[in-house]
Amino acid sequence: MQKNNISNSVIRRLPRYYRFLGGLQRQNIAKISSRELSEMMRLTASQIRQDLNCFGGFGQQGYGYNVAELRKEIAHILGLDVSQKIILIGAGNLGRAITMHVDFEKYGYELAGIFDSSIAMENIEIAGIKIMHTNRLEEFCKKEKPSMAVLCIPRTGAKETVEKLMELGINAFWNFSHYDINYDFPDVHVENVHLTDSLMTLSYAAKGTNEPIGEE
Amino acid sequence: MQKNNISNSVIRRLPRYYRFLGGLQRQNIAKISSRELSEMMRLTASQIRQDLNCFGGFGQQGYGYNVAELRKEIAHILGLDVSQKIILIGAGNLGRAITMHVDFEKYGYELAGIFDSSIAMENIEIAGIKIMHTNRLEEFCKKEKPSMAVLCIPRTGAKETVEKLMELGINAFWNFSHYDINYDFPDVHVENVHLTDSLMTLSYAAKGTNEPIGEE
DNA sequence: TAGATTGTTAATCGATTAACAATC
DNA sequence: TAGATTGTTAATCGATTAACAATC
Repeated sequence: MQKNNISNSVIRRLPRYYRFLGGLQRQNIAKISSRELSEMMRLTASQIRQDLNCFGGFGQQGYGYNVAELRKEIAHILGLDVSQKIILIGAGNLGRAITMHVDFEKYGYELAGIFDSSIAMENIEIAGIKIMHTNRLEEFCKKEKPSMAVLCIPRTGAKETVEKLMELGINAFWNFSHYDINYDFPDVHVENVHLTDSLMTLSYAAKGTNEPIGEE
Repeated sequence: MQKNNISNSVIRRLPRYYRFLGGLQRQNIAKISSRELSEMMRLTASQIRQDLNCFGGFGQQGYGYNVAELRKEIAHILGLDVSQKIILIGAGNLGRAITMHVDFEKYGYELAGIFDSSIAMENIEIAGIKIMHTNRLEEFCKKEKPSMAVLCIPRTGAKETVEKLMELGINAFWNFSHYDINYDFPDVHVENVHLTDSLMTLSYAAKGTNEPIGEE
C-alpha cells in the first residue's frame, strides 16, 4: 500500500536495498533484521524500517525480514516485475557500450531496438540487435510500443528527437545526452546521467585529502 | 575561503553550476544574477547564493556574478585547474567506452594509462593509449604517480586490485565495479557509479504515471 | 512466556527558503 | 543617488534518528 508521496531520497535508496538483498540471497541467507542490514549497508536501522514502511509492513516483529520476499516486494515497487520495452537512440561509443554492458534483462527490461541516424550504421549488430535507421522509429514504436528510451545522442537535435519520441508514446528517458529534457518538456520522466559530474565530485573529495585545512 | 565542512548536497550541485556557466560562456553572456540562473536551472536564487557563499563572495551587489570568473572559481574548488593523472583498470566494454566517451582532458584530467589483466589485450590501442598488462602497474605508478583510478573490473578480485592500487599511492576511485570499496577501505575516496540504479529509479517514476493513485 | 524486532510516533538534525540589511 | 542584487541571518521545511509500544 503505497502512500501518495514517497520522497525522492527514499526511492533512490531502493535499488541499493535491492542489490544488497540480492547479495544475501546469493549467500543463501533467508532472513535479516534491520540492524544487521544497517551494519552491512552503513546506514541506520531506523532508516531502513522507515523506508520500507513507506510501502508496507514487510517484516515480522521478533523475526526480521524474509530476504527473498522483501527483495520481491522491492522489485515490484520499482516495477522490475513487469517487462518493459526500451529503445536506445544513438549507437556511438556510449550507446554501444550501454547496449553491451547494461544487463537489461536482469532487471526485467527488454532492449527492443537500437536506432541511429547514420546510414552507415544500419544493420550493424550489437549484442545480437541490429541497428535501425531513425526513419524506422515510427513504424517500430507503433508496433512494439516501447515505454522508455535511452538517449545517447549529442545535444544538437536532441530536442527534436525527444519531441518525436513523445509523440510515439514514450514518456520516460534515460538521458545520457547533455540536453536538458525537462526544460522543454516538464512532464516527461527523466533520469539524467552526467558521468563527468560524478568524476568532478570525486576530484573535489580527493583534493581535500592532500591539502591543509584552511586553504582557499 | 572554504569553510571546513561543506555538505555533500552542495558539492554535488557544483558540477551542474559549472556546466550551466559553460553554456552561458558559449553564448557570450558576461554576467548573470542568482535569480536569472535560478530560473535556468530550476532551483531557488537563495540556494545558489547560499551554495556559492560556502566558498566565498564571488558576486557583486547590485550587479550579479561575472560568468567567466565564477566558472573559474568553481573549477578551482573542484580541482579542475590542477592536472591530475588517472589510470583506468579493466579494458572490457565499459572500460573502452569510458576511455572513448569521457572527455578527461576537457576537465583537466589526464588518462595516463589503461590496464587489463588479459594478455590478449596487451598493446591494443584505445583512443591513442596502449593497454598495458596489470603486471606493469607498479612500475608505471612509481614513475607517473597517478592520483585516481577508474575501476571497470568485475567484483571478483576487485578487493585485491584496490589494495594494490592503494599501496601504489592511489586514494581516489571512480568505481564502476559493483564491489563496495569503502566497506573494506573506509578511508579511501570513492565515487560509485551504479548505472542500473538510475535506470530503476526511472522505471519507478514511469510506472507511477500509468497507474491509478492508491494502487499497491 | 520471554526475547527480539518490527512499525510508528516523537525528537533532532540538517538543508532549503525567505527576508533583509549591506553595498555596489 | 536610486535601483539592483548580493551576502547572511532567521524561519521553515523535510529527512533522519531515537524511542518505545505493539506483536510475533
